[in-house]
Amino acid sequence: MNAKGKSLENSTRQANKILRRNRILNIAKHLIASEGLEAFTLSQLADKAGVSVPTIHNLFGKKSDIYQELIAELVIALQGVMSKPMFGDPVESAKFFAQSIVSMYTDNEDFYRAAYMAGNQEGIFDDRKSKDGFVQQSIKIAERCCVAALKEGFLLGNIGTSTLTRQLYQCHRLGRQDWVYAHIDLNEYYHQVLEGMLMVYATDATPECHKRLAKELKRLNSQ
Amino acid sequence: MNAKGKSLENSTRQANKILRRNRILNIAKHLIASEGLEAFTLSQLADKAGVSVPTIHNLFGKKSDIYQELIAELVIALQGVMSKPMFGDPVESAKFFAQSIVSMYTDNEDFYRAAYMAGNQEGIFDDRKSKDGFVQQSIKIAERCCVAALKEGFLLGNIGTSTLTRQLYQCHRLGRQDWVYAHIDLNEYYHQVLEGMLMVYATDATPECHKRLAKELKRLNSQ
DNA sequence: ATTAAATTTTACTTATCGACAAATTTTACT
DNA sequence: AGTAAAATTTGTCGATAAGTAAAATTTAAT
Repeated sequence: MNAKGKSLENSTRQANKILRRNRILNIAKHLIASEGLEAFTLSQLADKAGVSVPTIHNLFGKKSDIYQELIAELVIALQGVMSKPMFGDPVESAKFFAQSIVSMYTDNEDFYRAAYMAGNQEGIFDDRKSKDGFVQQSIKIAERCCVAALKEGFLLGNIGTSTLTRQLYQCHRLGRQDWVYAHIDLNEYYHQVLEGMLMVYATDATPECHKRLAKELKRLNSQ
Repeated sequence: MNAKGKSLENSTRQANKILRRNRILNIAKHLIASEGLEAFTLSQLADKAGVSVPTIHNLFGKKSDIYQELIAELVIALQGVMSKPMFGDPVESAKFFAQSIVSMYTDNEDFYRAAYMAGNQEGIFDDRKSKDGFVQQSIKIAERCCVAALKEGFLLGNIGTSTLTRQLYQCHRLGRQDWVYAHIDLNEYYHQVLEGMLMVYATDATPECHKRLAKELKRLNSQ
């Protein structure tokens, strides 16, 4: 065994290690998503993965390290959806935004639900603890939507931008909580978030825009 | 010892038992409110109350029995606030409703927070599990507010009553969750709920009413 | 003060968690 | 096939939870 051999060996092993890690991590996502964070234990994970508990420790470290890993993945995924285009038209904006999020979640529902649970547990969404200013970033986007809508003449400006912004964020957050903690499915989530956003815009919409928002709301509830 | 003696004895003892129970229950409320449900253990409660764990079992039964007791108390308290008068005017209605709730919570914040945590844990607020139809009852009240506002000419009727009703309930629910889980205090809770309610009404308000709602919102945010 | 019942406590059981070190097995390269 | 490193498991530890039975204490009446 020489130095070269050692490095080659390591690369193969590390590649396999990543595969094993991913396999177990997927099982963890499913377990958390279906049973909840409180019921999630390392022994349960080891059992379902067909390995022993120390193997989990070897691959991931502490239990909270698993949570941190889920959160890191979530952050990356969210940065993707944050950089989507934007519409000034409230109806278009609300529909596009709600649809973007839902289609993202649909891709891997287990993962997103598990990651949000982990994020809540670790306090990532607390304004105080959030280093990346996650909440702030979301609100910034909502604010840009409002400003654009105002600029393009869809809103009147009678309701303060900060109020509109805050309410846009709130309705989105409530829907997410309900979905993550299994009160509603993604269809209901879409309905709830879209209705909330349309309502917020409707508080300050021009008569013409308000008519379209009301029509969209009616259509949404008649399905 | 005769039958009469026994009954007299029992009445005194039972009265004391109730006093002890209440003392310990108050400690439990404070513990749950300040540390959260997950951190709440019977041994911690026994320690703070200066008794042993079996005493807790003797007085209350299982851990979940304590939760059930908190929930039962909450139900009674909520029935009180449910039977308050009602205003057709959205501004009055929102302010009165928000104020009523906040002043109720202020009376015994520890208890209400603990009881809501217990209620969430035991699934009382899930529409499916809720036998008393708690959620349904709350929504009914919101609905009556909307109908009254519509009848008295404050609303236009362009947005469906069911939508208005649902959104009124949602903004209230979100604020409550944030308060219970210690993200915000009761002042912020009041602000959040009131702003949410005013916004919902604003989606369908007549021009005159909308102007007053906007004014109220502005005032709320300039404090 | 005595006494009998109610209450509390001591001591224990059962179960589960996360975590770790040492020994064993597996793996991948030569 | 042999070998050395990497990975896994066995075995174990320490902590803490809920809950129970029986002994000891307290209580409130006589």
